[in-house]
Amino acid sequence: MARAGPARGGDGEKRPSLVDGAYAAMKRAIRNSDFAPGYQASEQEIALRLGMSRTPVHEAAIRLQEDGLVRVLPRRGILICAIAPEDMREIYDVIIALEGQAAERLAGLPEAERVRIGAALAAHTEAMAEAQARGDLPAWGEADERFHRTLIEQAGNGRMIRIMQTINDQSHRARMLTLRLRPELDASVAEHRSLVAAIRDADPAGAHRQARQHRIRARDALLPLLEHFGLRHL
Amino acid sequence: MARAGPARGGDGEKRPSLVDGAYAAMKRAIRNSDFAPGYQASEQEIALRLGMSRTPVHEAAIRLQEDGLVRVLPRRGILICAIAPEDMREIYDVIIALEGQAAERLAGLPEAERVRIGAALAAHTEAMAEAQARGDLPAWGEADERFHRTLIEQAGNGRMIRIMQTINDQSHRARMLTLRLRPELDASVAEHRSLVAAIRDADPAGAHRQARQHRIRARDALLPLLEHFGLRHL
DNA sequence: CCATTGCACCTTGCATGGAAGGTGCTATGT
DNA sequence: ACATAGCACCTTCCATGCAAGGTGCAATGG
Repeated sequence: MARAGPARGGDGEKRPSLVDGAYAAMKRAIRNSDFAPGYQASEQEIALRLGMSRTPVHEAAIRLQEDGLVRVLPRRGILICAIAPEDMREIYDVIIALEGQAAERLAGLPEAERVRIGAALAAHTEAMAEAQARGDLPAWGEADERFHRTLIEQAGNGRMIRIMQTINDQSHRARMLTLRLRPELDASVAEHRSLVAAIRDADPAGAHRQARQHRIRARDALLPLLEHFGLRHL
Repeated sequence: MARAGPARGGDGEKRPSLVDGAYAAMKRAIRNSDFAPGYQASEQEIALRLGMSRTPVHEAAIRLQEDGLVRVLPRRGILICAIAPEDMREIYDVIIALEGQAAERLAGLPEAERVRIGAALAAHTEAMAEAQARGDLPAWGEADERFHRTLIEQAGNGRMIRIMQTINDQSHRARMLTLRLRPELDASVAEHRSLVAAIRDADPAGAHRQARQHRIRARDALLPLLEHFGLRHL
């Protein structure tokens, strides 16, 4: 009765298909800017590069379009989407709303959960502080990303996780670029600590407010920079 | 230089493709429960019914899967997704967060905009009151839907609009079912009026709070009903 | 020199066929 | 009677072919 091969978790088992491979490869290429925004690729060319036929590439392109990463122009090809400051405003507003909600929910959990999650969040925050002390910007960015990912994932709302994943994919390139020109790293660490404290103290309203304020400040610091530097499309 | 044919708005022009047709038809069928949740359809069968080949149906199914309406089971077919109470909780939490944000933004607009939007929202609210007086539940539901759609659309965040559209599609069937068993219709009208007042008064914090409270109350009234009636999957 | 028109090429949309994987029935052995 | 193995059928996955639509260049006329 035992099924051959390693046991896979739950019913999320999924065998690799060419479509999945094409989707992952194209997504990665967009994240790394191997496909720069504005670049217009042909499905044939991508299929050739990935060693498969046009069909799985086409289907992956549909998924990427649904994710807002590309636009499939009929009879013309796949256009890699650019991000404008206006898009960043939209994205931040969604983040502000959802992370506020997630933080509030976390602060309303039973104590054992709050302690466990608070510890994880605090660890990521301290990693940020250390990276900052070393002047290691990439490490700071990764720890920050882990903090916010944990915040959302632990709230236990699959739809929220999915939405945040999507807009993170959309704004990843922009974040990489802007990481370099943000002078407000210590403010982030302090705000993270306040947020963790509110969660640990079972203060939902406070956690909600802290999470929102953190993201609102980041938005208000970042958007003027984008405008000022004239980054019309990233 | 004038382009032949009727002018189409912006660059959103799109000619009808079989894929779009299949997508719309399948979505409609799911909304009307022509495809009941749990039903497992074959692409071949749907293609036959729609008078096209399997390819466009398959690609439409990918889009529907991305929308969370179906699951494409490899080598087995298309499964129409059901909605469980847990899903409704997730959906409500997203709505609470996003509508709160949208209402806050609306209340921060210049006066002319606030007046215009407030009038539209008030009109929908009064339509609800009238429908309720007539005992016309479907009309009440439609006016309520228009109210909330206006709230989101006028906030001018395309991503937010898209997210709300997606989860509205997911929960449409559930709303139709539960419309009948909610005793709290007048509370909704009163809360809508308070929210409109806050927007008109340029009170962002108040609008945020009113919008959240409205949805929180609805959630807390609805979820126990779902559990109690044992509606495990809608 | 500039505008316009025709054309060659390139691209995707969609149909279809072969191949591989999954399901449930049936026959078989204990 | 029950468990198991084999098998026939059904399903999607992917490759490929054909046709239609779009783009840019080149030739032509003013």
